[in-house]
Amino acid sequence: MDERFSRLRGFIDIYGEDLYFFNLIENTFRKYAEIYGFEEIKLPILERTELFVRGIGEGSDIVRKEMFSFKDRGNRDVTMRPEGTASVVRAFLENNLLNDPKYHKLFYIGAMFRAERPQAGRLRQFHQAGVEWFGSDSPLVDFENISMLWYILKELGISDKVDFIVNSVGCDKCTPNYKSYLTSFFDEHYDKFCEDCKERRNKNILRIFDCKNPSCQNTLKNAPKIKETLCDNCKYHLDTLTDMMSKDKIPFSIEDNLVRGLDYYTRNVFEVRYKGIGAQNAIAGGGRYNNLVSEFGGPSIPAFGFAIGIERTIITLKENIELPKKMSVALCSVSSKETNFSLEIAKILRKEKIVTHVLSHIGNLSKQMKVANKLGVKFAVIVGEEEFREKKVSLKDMETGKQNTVPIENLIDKLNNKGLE
RNA sequence: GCGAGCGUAGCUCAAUUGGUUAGAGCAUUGGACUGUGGCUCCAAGGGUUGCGGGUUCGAGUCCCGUCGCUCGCCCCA
Repeated sequence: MDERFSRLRGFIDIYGEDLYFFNLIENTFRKYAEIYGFEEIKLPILERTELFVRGIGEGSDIVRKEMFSFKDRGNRDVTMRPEGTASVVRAFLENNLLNDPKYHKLFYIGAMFRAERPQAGRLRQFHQAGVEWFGSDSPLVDFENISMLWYILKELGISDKVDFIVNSVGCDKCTPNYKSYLTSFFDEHYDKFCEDCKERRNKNILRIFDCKNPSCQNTLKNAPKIKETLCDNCKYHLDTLTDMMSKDKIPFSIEDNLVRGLDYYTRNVFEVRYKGIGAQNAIAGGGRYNNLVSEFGGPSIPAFGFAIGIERTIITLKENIELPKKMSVALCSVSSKETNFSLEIAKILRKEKIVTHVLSHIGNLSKQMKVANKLGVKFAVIVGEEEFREKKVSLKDMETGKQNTVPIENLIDKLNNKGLE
């Protein structure tokens, strides 16, 4: 192919096994979101740039260097959404959903865009499935969200392959205190920190916990813990959530260092990690954001949300789950005289929702069998002069190689019983 | 934005310190086999060695540039 037409870096085609798992994740997520009482919402991919600048935070890395932003034909500043929450909040306010309790719990599934350098588990266009729950500050809400995610991962078969990590980043009341404690601690040990951390000190001091530098990590061992400075209310939120998770036997660990990169989070935050992906190991994450709705000019309404990274979850599934083999049949005919007969049979099979490949257009029988083998079908149904005359088919199990002739009226039964003597 | 590694057939990889016409397996196509796939055997097609320049009698191999991919940092899902 002419390379001028090749796909853009970080943008991929999804098909085959990947798409199977993609759909599995999407369907499982949708099923549970609905069971838990969430309503689906489809949101625009393109929004005003200002929405994300305000929502995610001017100082965040996403806004500073990762957005696909440009001017549209009307000279408006627009951005391809890098995440879902800001848009959901916007839609919540713009459609006055506050007035209708039915739409206080929303979920979305769709593509997100970030202009980063691609690497394992990181793409420029990726997909997230997420929920947002408006109107309550109760830790029960935090728990409901996390437990829903737990059951989704359980149904997908990977709940025992991942780690749940929980923390609290505090609220308006206690975070400023903590930040000032941390800043004075930092200044006491200023020389022991790396250049990056010195920059973090001024930008967002909490991020120093994300530093991979061993010397910084070592210094931070003695740093004040956020847990020790949480206000009573925040402490109550974290304790209640973790109690509920323990009671429901959802395994988790508390990590003082867990800080989220989006500025809007308050109180409880969490992340789900899978070790097999490489450096980009967070397959889901989220938390409480009690100030974002008012930030957009709405009333002061607390909220909680999380999102699953679909591509990263696909990686996890591929490493742990076998692809199921579905029932399928190849229809082979000996000569063109039996073409109509095999089309009749195809009709019968498809009526029973059996995946049917008609191969009559492909060469001789030997060639058809070869193709049937490549397609990986469970059975070959072979029709020739004799079968046509007697209204029968030859049914061959492609795995065992066993073959019987069966009357047409018994074909479906035979296939469903999957038994050939 | 920064750092490292890698670009040879559709795929996975060979090719002696630079040395004839760049090879093999898998895959594809045809045949052995005109009513039976997988296994075997035979044959065929498939390459501007990512691209451009340089060094050299001679470059897949060395040098420079460029593009692409991968991994990591940053950050996040």
